[in-house]
Amino acid sequence: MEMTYICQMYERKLPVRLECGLHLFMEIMSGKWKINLIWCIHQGINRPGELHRTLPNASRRLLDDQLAQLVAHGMLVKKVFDVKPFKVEYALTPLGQTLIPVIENTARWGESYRSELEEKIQKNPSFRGERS
Amino acid sequence: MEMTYICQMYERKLPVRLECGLHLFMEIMSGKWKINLIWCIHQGINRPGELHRTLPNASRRLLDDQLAQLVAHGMLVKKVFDVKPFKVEYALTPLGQTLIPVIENTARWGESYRSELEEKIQKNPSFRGERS
DNA sequence: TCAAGTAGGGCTAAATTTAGCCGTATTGGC
DNA sequence: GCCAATACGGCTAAATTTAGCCCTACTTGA
Repeated sequence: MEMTYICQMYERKLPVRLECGLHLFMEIMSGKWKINLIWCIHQGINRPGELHRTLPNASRRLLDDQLAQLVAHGMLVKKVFDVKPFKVEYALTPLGQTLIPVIENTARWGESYRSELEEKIQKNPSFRGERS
Repeated sequence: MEMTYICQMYERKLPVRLECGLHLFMEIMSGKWKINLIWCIHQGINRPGELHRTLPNASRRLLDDQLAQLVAHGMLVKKVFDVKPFKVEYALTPLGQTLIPVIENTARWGESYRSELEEKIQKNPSFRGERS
């Protein structure tokens, strides 16, 4: 008799590294759309459909995945309303709220140096095997 | 006659996203060992061999790549000393220096909530297809 | 001459993340 | 009945990052 899985999950094969606090932050926030999701929800755009319309370049599939990861990591809660047609809303948890000032601070750094950073990033799209 | 390349580079096929300052930060800092590299260099461990001994789990190959990316992105400078046997040192640029307080602030956040975060991350290793 | 330390590159495969298709079920309006 | 909107899941392939092999060239010391 074979194993069956509730959902097809990808089993991690390499260890996660959490030595320092910055690693913890990056583990939570890395994911193509997570920043945007947190920010949208912080601003009150908090339903899956709305989020998808606000971030039209993201596939609905991936948004769902990343929302679920943020929920699993305790940054968001998912509220399911038992109305017909049923609806869903996300909100920041207290822990998720604590991210906001950190994000703001970091974003401020990026904005302060945007011109230099953009130039260098564009000129040097990270690539495998890059050398100086 | 065919094109030849100086080094085998990976040509990016999907666009880079830099809307907000946090994206800029993450573009610079994402890479398995970059945080550690910046931090080590900040603390004076700044030669390739030293760095490799300090981070023995990283392959020398990848460390070299990520150092070169940090140089290309203007966070580090690479000084090559013309002595025999020749030696190399990395140092933070003025721009790279500005990262330090941001890293400290973010790391502080991670440390403040380490216990909750670790627990949730361990219990929920991010995986493809995750759902709530 | 051989081993070890300096620094670095070529190459391939594995691991991981993202893209994108198509299908489920419910409700409401035309 | 059919189409749209709500919210989700299965599946596969593409894109990207990381791992890990082996090789070059130089110098010092045994």
